[in-house]
Amino acid sequence: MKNENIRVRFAPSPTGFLHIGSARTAFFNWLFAKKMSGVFVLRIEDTDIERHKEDTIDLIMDSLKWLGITWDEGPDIGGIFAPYRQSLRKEIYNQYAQKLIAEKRAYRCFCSPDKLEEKRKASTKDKGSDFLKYDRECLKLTDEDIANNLQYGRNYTIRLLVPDDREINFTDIAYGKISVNSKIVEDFIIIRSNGLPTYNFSVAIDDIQMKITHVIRGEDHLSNTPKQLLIYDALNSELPRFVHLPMILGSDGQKLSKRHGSISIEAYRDEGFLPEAIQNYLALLGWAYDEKTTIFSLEELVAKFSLEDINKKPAKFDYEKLLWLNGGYIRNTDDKILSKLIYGRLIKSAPQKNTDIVSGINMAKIEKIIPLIKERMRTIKEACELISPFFYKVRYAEEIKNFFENEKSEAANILNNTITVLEAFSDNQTTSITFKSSLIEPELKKIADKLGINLRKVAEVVRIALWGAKVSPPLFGTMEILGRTETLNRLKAYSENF
RNA sequence: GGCCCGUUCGUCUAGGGGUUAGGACAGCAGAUUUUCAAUCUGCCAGCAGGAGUUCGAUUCUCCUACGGGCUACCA
Repeated sequence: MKNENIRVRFAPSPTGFLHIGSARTAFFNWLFAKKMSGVFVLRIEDTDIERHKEDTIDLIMDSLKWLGITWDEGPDIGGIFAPYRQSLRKEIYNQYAQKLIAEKRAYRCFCSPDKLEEKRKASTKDKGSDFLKYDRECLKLTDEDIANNLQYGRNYTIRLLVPDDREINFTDIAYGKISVNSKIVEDFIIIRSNGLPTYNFSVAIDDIQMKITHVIRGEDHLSNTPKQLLIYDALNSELPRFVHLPMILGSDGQKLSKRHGSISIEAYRDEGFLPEAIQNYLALLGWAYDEKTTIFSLEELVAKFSLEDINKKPAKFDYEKLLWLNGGYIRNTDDKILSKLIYGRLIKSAPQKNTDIVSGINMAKIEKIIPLIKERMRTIKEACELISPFFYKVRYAEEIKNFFENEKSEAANILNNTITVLEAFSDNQTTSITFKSSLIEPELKKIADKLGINLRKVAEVVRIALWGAKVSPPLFGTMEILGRTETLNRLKAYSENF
């Protein structure tokens, strides 16, 4: 049962992918809606026709869905306050604007952008580099002037008439009491000359009209809030509660951008992060439940989340911690699900024609591999890299070829012993000496004992030969899955180095 | 420039007039181990600076510094 008394919204502008910071904002809104059994609205703020990119709307919605964020009202599913795209709500904004003009709370401005630019320049010269605001030239226009201008079809914008000297006060749930004097805000434009509203106007109108009760958004909007408050006031509307979320910054404290690595939710999905891990990590950016809990299930998050616990300090994005969290979530994920994810990625990245394939990429095999690597993967991508030699021929890098340069005879001896022992195994699963890890291990241990060395040393030589790398999944299990034939092929191929 | 906001280990944070300032990630060391991980144990590390209030400030107030945001016919 939805509680209509709690309505929140996430209002992205469709200019690109879903940014990690926007995702956090969306998620906090969603968490709050879930906790309160409220309504979560998705609204597209596409009033800037220049920057707007149509296909990013689907991109954003896909990312949200992948993250587990669903909405009760939105552009795709409609709702009682449809439409949910601002570009389709032009009439609504204009009605409000006309009302404000009629009540002398707003006025038409016929100044062209060029003219405004001149004014700004002139003003800068006069008063140094001080703050400059619109000089209200068009406020002085008589009704006759306006009628004339209108008749000539001159372009105009609509500006809000801002009170000269008034304290604007509001309480932000995270930031506390905030107070700004209206004298520092100019008569800002609410309707552009193309008839579309500007952000501060459309956001206020929509939040009023859609009966939004809690505005949860990034801290970059904190400074815009007084302007919106002025609109609420001009319209005599009830205020929502405001909650601003601290910014998410890059590791150097600068605004999160491409050079900090991945910043789109899409990218994290492609790298093989699980949505649960992203949710958990995002929740920890600007919010904390208590002094020790860091791992939360979604249910716990919904239950424990509270706007009052949101903090104000900007948070730096810590990729390492995300990796750690993701590893934890992977270990708790069902093998079948992991198999599918790995399978999907492997297939996607597989070269079209590849003569190096030693084994078809199939689910059954991947499912067998999972237990070997589950504890050592932090992302699906990492897993794929680690297990790639199961499917592709080993390519020995120079450093690996010459790995035993200084101990050639010992390495050759180990390898030859191993080959001899393994050849005694049967490929036939029904005989007693099947090629199983539990049976392979003691045999290699015997070799180690015989040569008076550590099993570790034996494993090192065999691993390099078998995997072409210093690191591999557990050796014996790897050999079992690879099979006797392929295992021996690789060992023999490598022994030719000596 | 003006206005708004912020500042606890490298990072995310808990705390809050008297605490050995707590946890987690990372780092380091050890245990375990066929590698790498995982796991466990231990270690390292912090209240931006200066005044004031107070018996006592990391906590309250002010100033400074630093950081961020807004100041568009962007959102």
